[in-house]
Amino acid sequence: MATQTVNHAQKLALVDKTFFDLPPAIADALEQAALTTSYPTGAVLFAEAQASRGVFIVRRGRVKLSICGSDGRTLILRIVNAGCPLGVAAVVSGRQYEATAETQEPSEISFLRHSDLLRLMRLHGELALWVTQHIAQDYAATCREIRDLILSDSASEKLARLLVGWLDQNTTSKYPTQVKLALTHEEIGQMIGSSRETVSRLLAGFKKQHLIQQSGSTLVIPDRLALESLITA
Amino acid sequence: MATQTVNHAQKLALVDKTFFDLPPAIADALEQAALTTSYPTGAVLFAEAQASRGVFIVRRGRVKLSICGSDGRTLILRIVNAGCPLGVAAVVSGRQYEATAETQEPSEISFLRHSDLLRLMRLHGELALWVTQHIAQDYAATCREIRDLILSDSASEKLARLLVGWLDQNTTSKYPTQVKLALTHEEIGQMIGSSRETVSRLLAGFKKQHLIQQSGSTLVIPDRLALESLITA
DNA sequence: AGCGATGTGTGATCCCCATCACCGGCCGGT
DNA sequence: ACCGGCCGGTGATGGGGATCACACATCGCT
Repeated sequence: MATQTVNHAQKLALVDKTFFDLPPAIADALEQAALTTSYPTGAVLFAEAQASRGVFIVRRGRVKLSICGSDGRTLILRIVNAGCPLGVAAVVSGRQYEATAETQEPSEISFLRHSDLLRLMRLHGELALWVTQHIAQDYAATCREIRDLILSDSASEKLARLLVGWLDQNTTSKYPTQVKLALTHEEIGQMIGSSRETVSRLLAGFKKQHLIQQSGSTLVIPDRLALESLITA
Repeated sequence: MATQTVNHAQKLALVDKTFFDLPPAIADALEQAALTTSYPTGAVLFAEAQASRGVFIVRRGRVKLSICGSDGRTLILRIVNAGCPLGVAAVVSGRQYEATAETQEPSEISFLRHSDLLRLMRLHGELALWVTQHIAQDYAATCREIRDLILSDSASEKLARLLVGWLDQNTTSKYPTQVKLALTHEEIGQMIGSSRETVSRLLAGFKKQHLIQQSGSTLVIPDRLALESLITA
């Protein structure tokens, strides 16, 4: 799956962006121990229930985190961007990975072996704290995920929630009412726990009510409040 | 809510049971900083979305961990027994509690303030590791919870899964095919994400199929395999 | 005993959404 | 251009479970 190793100059350029909240000395130590490689779309970094080999850190690209039931149905937990470490909880507790990580687009990913992470954590208390806080963050995100899936058996509510969630990630953009739709209806369905067909139907309904407009792969949400009124309905 | 402080002798008797996997020196330090109190049934230790004040450690009794949606529906994440720390993730990441903790029976609970935990973690690397692993454990448990809720929209499958899960906790007991039913149907419904009525109906159905028998508050599960065959159906 | 609160059993109804089926569009390959 | 895969729309159908509406049991309380 790994196709190409990036050179050292590229590595250094990425340092501050990824480990910006860590002291430089520790960031350097991580760089030394990590192996950064490029992956094509659809590469599986690790799979649910595999024994943990180490942590993966997204340097560039987007990675899909999902869990799947025995019947083959899939739930996408979230899609992470650059800067996010994956598999940390599994490594520090010596368990198996709890989810499957798969690249959504060509990505550069650093890998840090089990033993190297633990060694560095023992060496640098700051790193141990950083790891702990990241796990706590993942825990919180997972709890919120549960809330969103449970508190509404209505699919339209969950879809509306997902859309406004996307808007919230967009505060940096020049067009705060637009979202790039990088997911298929099938994948959207896997994010809100419903079928592809209902996603199609719901989006069609939203368009009919002028809650959203679609041109190509960009969604325009003219009236955010109207969408939000569907939530907690 | 706190009604009574236990005396020092009781404290010492509890030490090894709760912190058995920690070095004695650290366990002692935790004892020094912690405040142990008794709570009646139904006391709320902390509520979802509250700012975190510190961690709670169950010394005796059982505590219900739940999250609730804006419409008032409730999902019980799990019921924890003695020895389990609660609210750790919220404290180390300085966030709000992600769930609500409520005593299910009269319980003794130790409380350790935010600042004291962080201070002790900085002092003892072992403690920091202990905390991290507990959070990772909670994360894994939450992921499994999601799996169980998602992979089956069928309520009977989820109920069957819950029952065999209870059997698994019972390996210590003299009667490995029996479970003490300490929850109401309503609460069971909140554990598997369905209504009280369907739980009643499902249990009635199970009885009719001789998958379970009930005498008073004890459930007998004569044929565990038959129940398991409902899962992944 | 009497009474409220709480937990449980069960019927009737209804609606949301999964599922099946099919079609049309778009794109990439040879 | 032809085809084969993926993606997206949309109708028809059916079922599982939520919800409403009762009746009954149990228990603690004064």
